[in-house]
Amino acid sequence: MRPQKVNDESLMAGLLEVLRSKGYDGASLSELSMATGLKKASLYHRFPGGKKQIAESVMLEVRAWIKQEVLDVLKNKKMKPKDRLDTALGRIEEFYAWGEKSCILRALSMDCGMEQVGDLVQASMESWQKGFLKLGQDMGLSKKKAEKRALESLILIQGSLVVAKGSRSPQAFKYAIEKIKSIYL
Amino acid sequence: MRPQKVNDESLMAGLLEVLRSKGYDGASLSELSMATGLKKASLYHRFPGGKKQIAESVMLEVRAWIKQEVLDVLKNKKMKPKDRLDTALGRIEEFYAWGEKSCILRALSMDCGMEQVGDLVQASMESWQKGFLKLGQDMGLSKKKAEKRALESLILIQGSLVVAKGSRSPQAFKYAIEKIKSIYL
DNA sequence: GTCTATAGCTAGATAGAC
DNA sequence: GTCTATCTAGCTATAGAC
Repeated sequence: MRPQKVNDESLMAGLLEVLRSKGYDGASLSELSMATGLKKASLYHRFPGGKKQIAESVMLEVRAWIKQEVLDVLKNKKMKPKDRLDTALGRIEEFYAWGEKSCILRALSMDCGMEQVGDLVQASMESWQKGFLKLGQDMGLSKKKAEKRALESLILIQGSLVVAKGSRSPQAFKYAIEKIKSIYL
Repeated sequence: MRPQKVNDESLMAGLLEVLRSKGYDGASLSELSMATGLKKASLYHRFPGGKKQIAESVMLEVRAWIKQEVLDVLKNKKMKPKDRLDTALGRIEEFYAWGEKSCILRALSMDCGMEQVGDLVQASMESWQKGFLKLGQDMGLSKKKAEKRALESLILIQGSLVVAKGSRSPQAFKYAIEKIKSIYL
C-alpha cells in the first residue's frame, strides 16, 4: 500500500473546481488530472467508474455539504432564527467566493445524459429549500409563505451566480445575499 | 447555386436548441448536424469558422432578440408601462417554453474559452437590464431603485430556469414571472 | 449548397511496470 | 497507489465529387 500522493479532501476540491467551472462535458480528464495533481490512470484507480463516477462523487459531497451547512444549520433549534440565517449565508458566501465562483448545481444541471448526477442535483436543491422552509416556519410564517421564500432564496442564489458570471461582476451575488436577508427580516 | 436545403431561420433554431440544452462543450457537430438536418460539411459551408462561429452567430441572434423583444418593447413610449411589461414577459415566457427550456445565456456563460461569446452574453444581459431600467424609470422610480429591480428581474429569470431544470419542474419559472409582475405593480 | 470520405487530433479508458 | 504507454471512439475540421 503506497501512500496517497493526494488526500481525498484535496482531490475532491480539485475535481469540484473544474466541474463547477467547465461543467461535465467541458471537464476533460486531462484537466481534472492537472487540477488534482494525479495522472489520468491514477484518477481511474481512485474512481474505477471513470468520469461519471467522479461527477457523482463530487455531487454526493455537495449534497452532504448543503445538508450540513444549509439544512442542518437553518433548522438548528439551539440557535435563534436570525443567527441561523446569518451562519448559513456566511457559509454560502464563502463557498461561492462572494460571487466569483460558479455553482456546481448549475453546471451539472445541463443536459449531459447522467441520470444519477441529475438526481443528486435535484436532491440538493430540495435540501436547500427544506432548510429555508424550516427557517421561515420557525419565524412564524405559514407553510405556504415559507415555501415561497425558500424557493425565492434558491432562485436568487442561482440566478445571481449566473448573472455574476455572465456580466463578469460579483455585484449580483452580493445583491442576492442582501435580498435574502431582507425577505427574512 | 443550389437552393438551400435548410433556411437560415430553421438552421439557427436548431443550433440554438442544442446549444441552450448542452452548452458549448456538450454540443457536438454531430448533434448540431442532426438537429438541423445538415451534414457536418454543410455546416462548415454555412459557418466557415466552425463551431466557434456557430456559437457566435447564435449569440448574435439572441442579443438581437433581446434587444427587439425586451429592450425595445420595454422602452416603447407608445405603450403604457404595464402593457410593455406584459408584452415583454409574454415573449419571454414563450422563448423559455414556460420554464421547460434552459437559457442560452446560462449555457454559454460557462467557461469554455470563447471570449467573443462571453462578450455577447454580457451585452445581452446589459440590454435586458437596460430595458427593465427604462421601464422602472418610466413608472416613476428613481434610477437607483429602477436599477435594482432590473437586476432582480434578470436574476429571477436566470435563477428560476436553473432551478426549474435542476428540480425538474417549471414551477420556479412561473413563480419568477409572477414575482416580476408584482415588483412592478 | 450539400454530400461522402477521411484526415488529424484529443477524448475517455485500460494494461502493466514499478 | 502512481505512473508511462497505448487503445479505441469520438471529436473538429477539410478535400473533393456532384
